[in-house]
Amino acid sequence: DVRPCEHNYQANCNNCRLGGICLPFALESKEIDELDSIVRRSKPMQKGQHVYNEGEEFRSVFAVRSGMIKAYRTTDDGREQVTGFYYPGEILGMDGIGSNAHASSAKALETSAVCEIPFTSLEKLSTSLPHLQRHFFQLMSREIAEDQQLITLLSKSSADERVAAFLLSVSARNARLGMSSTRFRLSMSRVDIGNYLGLTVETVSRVFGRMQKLEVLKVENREIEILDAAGLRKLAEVA
Amino acid sequence: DVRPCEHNYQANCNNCRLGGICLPFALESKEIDELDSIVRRSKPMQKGQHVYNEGEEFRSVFAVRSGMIKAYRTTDDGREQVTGFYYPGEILGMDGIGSNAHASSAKALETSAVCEIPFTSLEKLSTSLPHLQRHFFQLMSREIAEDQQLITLLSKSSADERVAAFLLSVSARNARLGMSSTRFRLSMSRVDIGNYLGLTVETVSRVFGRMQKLEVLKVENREIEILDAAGLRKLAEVA
DNA sequence: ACACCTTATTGACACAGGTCAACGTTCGAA
DNA sequence: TTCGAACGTTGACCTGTGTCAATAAGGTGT
Repeated sequence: DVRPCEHNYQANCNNCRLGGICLPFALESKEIDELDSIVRRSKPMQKGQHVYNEGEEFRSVFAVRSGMIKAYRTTDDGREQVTGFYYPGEILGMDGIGSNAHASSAKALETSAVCEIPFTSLEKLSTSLPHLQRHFFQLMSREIAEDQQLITLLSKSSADERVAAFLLSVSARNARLGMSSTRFRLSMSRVDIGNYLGLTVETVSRVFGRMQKLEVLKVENREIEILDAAGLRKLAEVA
Repeated sequence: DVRPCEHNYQANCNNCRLGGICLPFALESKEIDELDSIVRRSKPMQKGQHVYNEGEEFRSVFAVRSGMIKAYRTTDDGREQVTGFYYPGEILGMDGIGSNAHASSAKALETSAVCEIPFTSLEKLSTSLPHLQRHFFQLMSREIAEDQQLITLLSKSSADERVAAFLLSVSARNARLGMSSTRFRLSMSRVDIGNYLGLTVETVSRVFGRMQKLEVLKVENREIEILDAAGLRKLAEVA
């Protein structure tokens, strides 16, 4: 079982530090309690541990409480495609609803904690809480819109544009969590970044090098400092 | 107003030829009537006409009744990215729910007819019809899963693989509509195909040429005949 | 502190697909 | 039926990334 244990970070949705980010909608306190009653808080997951595996029966969606989760699918010929990185407050697993089986795998890139939200309970609760229903429609819609943005990136952009756009996305998400938007640590490897962006490790590495030479970035291992946000934004849009 | 007119193809959801494809779920006849009461059937749309435009306020999702709709977004620098082709029975516009504005534009590639489904009505109805709610969650989930498949295709596959996968997808959808899976007419241009697959027109044209030489395909303009489905499947998976 | 293994960087080279250009074909309007 | 514009094909060439290979730098467990 995965109910809260003695070292209890957040006992419930009401006092969760992520409240506004994870479920930023107009739920009344009492409604949040109802939601809370179906959410299962897992114990911390170790780096490398799986939240779910491709093909497994779909039962729940998951909210990241802390850490970072990578979602990926394996192609027929064994290659891996990273489909997303999930930050605290973000929801994953929604691609499994349609086929009752997870369409991707998800694993922790660092020590992480997730909340499990059993989907049948969520569905049931949604019929009585229109706000909740609306919120989930919106969450799924946003996932679609984001995927389409990635499609555009993969289809139309150069290596530099892709990496720049990726860094800006990371920066924005860091800011949303109340952390620095200009200095942060990437918890994913260069391989993962390249895989996500449809590039090889070598190319990612070279792009980082170039951007450092342009004094747009300072890269030290996985520590990134954005020196020139405007320049980075320009790189993301032009060539 | 867009209520059914005298040349009335399908007066309601119950007798719609697409029934099982458009809304293939366990709705009781009475439930379908309720759904039917919120659906607005538009008159036929001419080739080139827009269903909705990027940035417009989101009010409805749309089901394709006949014809073919292309969805696309325009990047900041004016380029176009085709994000999908919608066949009869498929639902489009779900990417607008999250931001209350359409995230893409949609236009008819040929004379088409669509059903407009006002979203607030749909939401409301969903709270009282759990089947309907579930069905829409599933539809959106499938859209996510399909987008992720496209992401993989764009990120990992060669030109030949992309075109082969595209043709197989078209073939499958044709079959689902009770039409031939081996002989069909593409209603999208080479430009659109290339754009969708992240390739140039020239490359698409060359790939068609190659596949014809391999006697996997017979291409005559937009008429396609798949001569060797197994071969095509092999091309979609390997290099 | 060591050894080992994974991750990252850098260089040389190759090639798939983009670009540019010319030409052919189809289709719709008048 | 003819005309023009949009669409499609083909060829020659170029370039951004991938590939392969060698090396360096971290991280982890003992």
